[in-house]
Amino acid sequence: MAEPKLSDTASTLKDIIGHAKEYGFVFPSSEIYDGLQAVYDYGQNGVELKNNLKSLWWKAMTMLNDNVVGIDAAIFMHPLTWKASGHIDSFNDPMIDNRDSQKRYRADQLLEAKAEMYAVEGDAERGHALLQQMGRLLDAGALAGVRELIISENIACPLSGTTNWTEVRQFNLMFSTQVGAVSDDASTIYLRPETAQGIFVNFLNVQKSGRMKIPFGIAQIGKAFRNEIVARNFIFRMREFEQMEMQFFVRPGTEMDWYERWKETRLRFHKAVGLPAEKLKFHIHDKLAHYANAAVDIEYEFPFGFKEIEGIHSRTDFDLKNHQELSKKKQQYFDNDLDGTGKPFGNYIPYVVETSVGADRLFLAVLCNAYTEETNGEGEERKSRTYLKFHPAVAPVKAAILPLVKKDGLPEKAREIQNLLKFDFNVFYEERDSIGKRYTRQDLIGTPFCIAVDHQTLTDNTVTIRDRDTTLQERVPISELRARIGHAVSMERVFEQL
RNA sequence: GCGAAAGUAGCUCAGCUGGUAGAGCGCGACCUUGCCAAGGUCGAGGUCGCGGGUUCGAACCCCGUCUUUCGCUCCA
Repeated sequence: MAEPKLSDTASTLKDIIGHAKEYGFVFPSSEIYDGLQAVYDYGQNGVELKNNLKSLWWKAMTMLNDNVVGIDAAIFMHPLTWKASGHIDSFNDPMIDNRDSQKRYRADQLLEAKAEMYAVEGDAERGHALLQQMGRLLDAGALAGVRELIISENIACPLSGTTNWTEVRQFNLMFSTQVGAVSDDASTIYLRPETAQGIFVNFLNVQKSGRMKIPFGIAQIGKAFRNEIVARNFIFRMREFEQMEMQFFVRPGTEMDWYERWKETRLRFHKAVGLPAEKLKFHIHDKLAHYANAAVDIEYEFPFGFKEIEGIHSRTDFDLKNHQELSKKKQQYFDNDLDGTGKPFGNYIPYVVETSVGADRLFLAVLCNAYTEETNGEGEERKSRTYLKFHPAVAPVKAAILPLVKKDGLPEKAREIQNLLKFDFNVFYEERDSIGKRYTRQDLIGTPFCIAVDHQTLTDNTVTIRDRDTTLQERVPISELRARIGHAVSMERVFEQL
């Protein structure tokens, strides 16, 4: 085998992007206006695939676990939410790049280091003045002035030793907008940078109204927004994206057991929707986020390498505790279960184990995995074939109903079959062009079954059903079609390994 | 954000170091056909990413800009 070649992997992703656009899975946003960086739209087939994935996740959480329920919180949240979560403090920094070392620094930290240096050299007065000047510039939002200050102070990059700096830019992770007609500071609100906080602020609402007993989980699917500096790899990192996440509330001290359990359960989910075991792996975080005491990613091997599709975090009581402090509302749970001494565990702020899937990343993983190019035959007979090898349960279209010819009553018979199946499955009817061409078109969008209606159908009510992956056909009675397709796409079959 | 490359029909691409656009496939209608991208006829579709500049004349040269891809960087 030849070397795995950057150009090959690059072209694979390019092929997939091209295929996704040509066959109605993913379009660049606002394409007629040249697109919008790191924003994409889902097309007619993409939305079906994504909905199927979301539906499977939702059911795997809420239907298969009687202690997990769902919510759908608003995208807008009270500004203090982001104070409590740490987003406002951690992600509002002026950044500057050194062009020679290509290293990025926080502009304020460079100046603070310089001020510190003056202090150490005994000129504390000068350092103090520098910090004051910086503070005035930052408060005024005068980023160009900050840059001038860095240059006039002759601050060099520790790596390259040069002062070849870029502009200072404010690094704002969160998108902000105004509530109400008057725009002032008080009316600024943010588009949520993660969906988790919508669950945390509703923790007690759900617990009380649903009479939930710990341990229990709250699941949510929804959009989140991050103002990414750099977007890469198609829909892998977008400014507007969708998360599927579940926060599982547990008694403190039991969190690691649940963490291990969800870790394994979540890995099985990804296998169940068709991702192969050898392309999935755990990546354990050495460096933990401010809110976590354990964290692992489930990574999928994309054409551009192993990358995260889901994170499982033990978030401790970080979020609920901060919300309690800031809101002055107790976020406690009274645990009536008895401990070893026969007394109830009593009041506590629960610990949280989070499972958080990037819906768009799962979509991309499933699409990359399904994309198959095959070459069959030799010499003159040599033919290439491209198809999407989706698990039938996630395929956008479950079956295509194709009359062999558009005469002799075959279209009418085929329409009857369509009417028989359309209430249970997303089916597609087509009579244009040759049957071979229609088969190929279905292969390209990953339809698992093609039902051909031929002259024999009119005499004995049987059809041929063609398998996408093998292209083999089998003759079956029309009366068996629903059970056949139903079995292939059923959630039970997907989750029999969960 | 830095660096590099690319952008011409729905797709893949040609286009002579400047003379106002082409192919294949695809798409639509009709005819012929009928089991794995079939043949024929006719047809639709492009201010060559966008904006300036140079020139008698720009898809082509120059500047800027947008978007995409790749390598770094970033990713609580």
